[in-house]
Amino acid sequence: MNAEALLKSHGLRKTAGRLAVLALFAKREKALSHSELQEGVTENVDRVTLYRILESFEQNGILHKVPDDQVSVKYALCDHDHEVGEAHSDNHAHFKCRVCGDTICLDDSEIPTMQVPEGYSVEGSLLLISGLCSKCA
Amino acid sequence: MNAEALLKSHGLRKTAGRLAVLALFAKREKALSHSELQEGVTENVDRVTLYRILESFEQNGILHKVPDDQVSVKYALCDHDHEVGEAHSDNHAHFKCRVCGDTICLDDSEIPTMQVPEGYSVEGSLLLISGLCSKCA
DNA sequence: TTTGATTTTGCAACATTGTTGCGTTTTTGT
DNA sequence: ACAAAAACGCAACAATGTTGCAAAATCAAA
Ligand SMILES: [Mn+2]
Ligand SMILES: [Mn+2]
Ligand SMILES: [Zn+2]
Ligand SMILES: [Zn+2]
Repeated sequence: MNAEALLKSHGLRKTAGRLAVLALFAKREKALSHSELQEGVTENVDRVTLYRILESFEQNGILHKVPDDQVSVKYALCDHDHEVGEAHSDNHAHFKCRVCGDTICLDDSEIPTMQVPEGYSVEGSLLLISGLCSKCA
Repeated sequence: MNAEALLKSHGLRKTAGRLAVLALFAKREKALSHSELQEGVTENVDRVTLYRILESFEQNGILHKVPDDQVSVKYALCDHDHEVGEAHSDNHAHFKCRVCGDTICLDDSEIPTMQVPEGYSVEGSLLLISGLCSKCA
């Protein structure tokens, strides 16, 4: 399905910005950040417009957001001692309530090992479960 | 282990800001964001200083970062059709290379179901694996 | 208890990311 | 060609995080 038809099938108008975004996704075959798109796109697209293009694509299921690490806006006390220095991975999952926003450690959990492509190596993982806590249920 | 001893055991000096941060973590028993700490802490701590307190605590294994959702800095093309509207969860894991930063979808993967506390309900989950890609290995 | 090296702080300045409002332009079907 | 709807560009703002530097506080040794 080419870019034009894709837009039409979702009732989205054909604009230079949208075509440029789709073209870039077609060329680079990986997840792209807003800034990567901003730089990589041939057209001069306004920064805000680009956000809105991505928003419209997401609402129409053309693309989806991908979590990025180094994002951590929250902190929790470690429940055991750690070596000073290197990132003590704390290999457990976390739960965040959609309503109250509280985030707790699932200390007893263990993030399962996942299969990665040939030649890739795993150093860490991050599992965030979202839903309702007992208070907000 | 009380707050003073904790600081001393890591060679961190005892300051009003650090004690206030530890006190708040002791009172609220959950993960806290920088802004939550900023507001909740009794002492008047400079915003930058608070960042540095958290940094020092993290380096010493006193606390650890917790991933937060609504973070999505990247976007990927959906590999199948989605309904317009509600968050098509795309229940697969993602891999991000530590060196080149490339993020790919592990489309074939499925995020395992995790056990959550009594009364909690799961709506979605987010699994980000980090490591080295074959190009950067 | 004074001193002095070291750590920590506060402040200013800046960068990045994301959002909202609004007037203008572009797209598309008629 | 026309008009309604959609999309855009721009300005302004907010939140989050970073860096440099001078002043202040801490701590241990004298
Ligand atoms: Mn945790
Ligand atoms: Mn994906
Ligand atoms: Zn809740
Ligand atoms: Zn790589």
